[in-house]
Amino acid sequence: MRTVVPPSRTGTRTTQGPARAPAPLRGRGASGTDLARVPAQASPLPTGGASSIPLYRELQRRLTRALSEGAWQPGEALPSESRLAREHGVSIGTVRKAIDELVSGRILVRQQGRGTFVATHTADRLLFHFFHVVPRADAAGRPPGSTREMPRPVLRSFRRASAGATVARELGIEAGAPILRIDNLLLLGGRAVLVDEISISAPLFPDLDRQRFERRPGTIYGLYQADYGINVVRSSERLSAVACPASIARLLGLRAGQPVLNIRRVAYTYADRPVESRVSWVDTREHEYLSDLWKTDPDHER
Amino acid sequence: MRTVVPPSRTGTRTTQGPARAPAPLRGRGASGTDLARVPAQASPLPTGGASSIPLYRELQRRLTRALSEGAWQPGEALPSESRLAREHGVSIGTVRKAIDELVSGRILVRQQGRGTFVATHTADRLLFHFFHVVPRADAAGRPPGSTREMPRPVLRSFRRASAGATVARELGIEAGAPILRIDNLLLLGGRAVLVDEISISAPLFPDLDRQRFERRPGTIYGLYQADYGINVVRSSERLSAVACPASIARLLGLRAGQPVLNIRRVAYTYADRPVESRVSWVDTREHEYLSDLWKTDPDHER
DNA sequence: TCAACCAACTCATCTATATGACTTTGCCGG
DNA sequence: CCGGCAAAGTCATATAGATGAGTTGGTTGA
Repeated sequence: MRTVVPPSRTGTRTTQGPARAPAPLRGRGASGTDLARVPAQASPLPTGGASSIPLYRELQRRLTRALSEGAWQPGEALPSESRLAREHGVSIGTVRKAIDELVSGRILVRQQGRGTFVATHTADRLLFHFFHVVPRADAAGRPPGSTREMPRPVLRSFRRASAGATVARELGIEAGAPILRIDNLLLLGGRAVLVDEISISAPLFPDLDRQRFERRPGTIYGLYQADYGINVVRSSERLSAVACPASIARLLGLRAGQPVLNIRRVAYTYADRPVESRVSWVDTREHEYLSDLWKTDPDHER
Repeated sequence: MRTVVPPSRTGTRTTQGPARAPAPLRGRGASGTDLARVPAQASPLPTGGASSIPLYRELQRRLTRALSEGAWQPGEALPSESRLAREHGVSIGTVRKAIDELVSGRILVRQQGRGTFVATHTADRLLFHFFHVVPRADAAGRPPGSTREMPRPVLRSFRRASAGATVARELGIEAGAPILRIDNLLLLGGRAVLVDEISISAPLFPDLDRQRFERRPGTIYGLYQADYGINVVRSSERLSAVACPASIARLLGLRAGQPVLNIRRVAYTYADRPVESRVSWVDTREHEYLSDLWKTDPDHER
């Protein structure tokens, strides 16, 4: 299966859009005779001492900002590299370098012959970059490279609440601010293995209710992305082993006090803005948490 | 503090070493015109379906192989980019691209104006890339960006043993094969927080004994690297919550049966060859395991 | 209708070159 | 002896172009 996504018929964005013509980073680069113009602005002198951040990084910043403003929909193609180069007054090599890091950060996806797309939250991406619970390696008769299983969610509760101190700190909001609180039970192999307690800032997700949440076609992050333009690009997780509370134990088929893996995850969008705080409880009798830091990275493309 | 390392006076490797002159990847590059040619060797026809792997990847393979053969010592500088380009018959851009991934994989370290060095296992690198236990975020009065603390190891046992089934599988050796088994207690803030049970294949570490192990100047991976030329470049960890065995509980000041975080780590060198299998037991009452996947990555350089 | 082909477009690889920033070294003059 | 300075070496940034590979859509011809 491929993570990639059809360009969704971008259509004729090609020559239109004269309104949002980016100012060039350098004062007119190529042989483009009389295109654009866009004279004023830009062009900090190259030898400039203080402010000399690299062009590719400035372009990266612009692209990230445009992404965070929803300039391109998830799955949609960005302008071609040559077009970006022309529009921003830099060479293609600089554009590629700017995009490189966004691609390695899974924010964009390149496809030879097709274009560069805004990454979408597909099942693949969830499984490999945000969901780290896998069957135990020492379980009986398991081929090492066995495919991961997509968890099946069972919604247990969806309600409005106010942020406690910890969640407020993690979400960067005031304590007591309105949040949505979603409790999920996750099934793997038909068995309840994981309890998720999700907290998100309510104002960020207007009109999100239980129905809409349950009817989402894909993953939760897919919902954030598709319906609210909020693209989760990174997460940070803190794990500890704790005695299982009774309420959780009941759901997981454990006895209260038995060890469970407790995970506090904060999910971030662009510019490290927090989006979601999630507490997970994992029954690690038959599953475990896999932290496989950069398998040199190139493999994930295949 | 800087991860980086002095070039250790590489001296006059510059013009010598005629023996190990690499074969060019392309038959002499130079100024277009009559390049083509590419007499013997190489030159799978460009349109050739099967064998066309990119030059930069082939060069990367060569560099990785040279590294694994100890062509350059840890902390030592590789030949300059222009020299590598000349020697392998490719352009500098291709050399840079080949090195880029090795740098992002923390295998090499670039320093502007100085050179490209083989990464060494310093305290920094341990702390940020291999040791993931940190004080709890919700602990009292802790600034979010507080510096991590280097664990202080206390050796509890060093002995020869034979590999059990699990360790054998993880190390890619026969069950029953000779291993070294090292038990460490790790102190953070003066308190015992972590127990490490290390298993390594004995033949890989000839003459390693308790004295030599205890006298190592730096980290354990630094010892592997400096004394045995084995460079740990990646690790994979599997976590679960378990009831603490009595023997471990005694060391950590827990009661038997209380929850502890159990970590199985396999550390790998080049080409994904396993080097070490380690089981850790973590007291997560005041610490936790931090999994902070790619903070977009560029930051670690600063 | 359909298959084959082709043109146009995309990203991928590679070369060649220029300039700047940074470090090290050694010279030179005080 | 020491401080300043210039030279040479290194990686970092940026440009311009050529060629290749993969995709898409339309034309062409049976």
